[in-house]
Amino acid sequence: MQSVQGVLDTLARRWTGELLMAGTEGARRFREYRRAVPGISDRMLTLRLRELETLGLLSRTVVPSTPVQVLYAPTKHAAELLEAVRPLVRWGTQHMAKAGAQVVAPAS
Amino acid sequence: MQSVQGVLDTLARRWTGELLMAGTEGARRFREYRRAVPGISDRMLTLRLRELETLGLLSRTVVPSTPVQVLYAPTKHAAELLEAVRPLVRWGTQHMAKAGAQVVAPAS
DNA sequence: CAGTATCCCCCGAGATACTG
DNA sequence: CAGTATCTCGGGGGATACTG
Repeated sequence: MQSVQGVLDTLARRWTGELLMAGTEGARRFREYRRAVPGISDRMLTLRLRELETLGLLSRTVVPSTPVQVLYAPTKHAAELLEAVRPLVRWGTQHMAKAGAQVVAPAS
Repeated sequence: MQSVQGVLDTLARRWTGELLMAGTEGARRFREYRRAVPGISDRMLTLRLRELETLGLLSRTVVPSTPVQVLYAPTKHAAELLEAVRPLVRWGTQHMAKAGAQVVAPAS
């Protein structure tokens, strides 16, 4: 169980899950992630993207155009992680709602 | 993804995973959990056990002997949750170590 | 045995302003 | 556009002492 604590800590932190999803759903640039995740601040976005990069879940590529572009892309690891999380998502969907777990209110 | 945030938040909090494991590994009474999870304080143990009970992951039974006994038992939900976490554990075992994720140092 | 009750501290995250 | 730099606040969790 200790071996997942790191993943868990990371995934559970605010914004991380949403960012990962945003990535798989087509977000690539900084502002695309920001648009995809309503409410996140530039600071948190930067922090999370860096963390995900460090964990090997996102790749970061700087395109030296003017203005500069930075492209983020989910790695294979991220895809595998998302797969690994699936059963947990199913479990959550089936059991947590009725247990009174607070589901984050949709923005819209 | 929002549907798992609750699970994730819970599982990621300190002690929770270890307590769940302790339960499946035979811990039943308050002090058995305390022994099984080195370093946890009475306060945190109480808090976590209550949370897990609220989430429907542990049942709590008071046996009115002298002194009183309180028995905790993982529910079916907990067993299902543990199953659902498996793939994630595998993913973590395979990928996190080398990513520099801090694995909690084993007590012994 | 199985908890409560306090007090305290640190860190995660928000707000705001600024920059190459 | 894609970030940094500060400041602040709240609450999660530790330490310690006490109790039915």
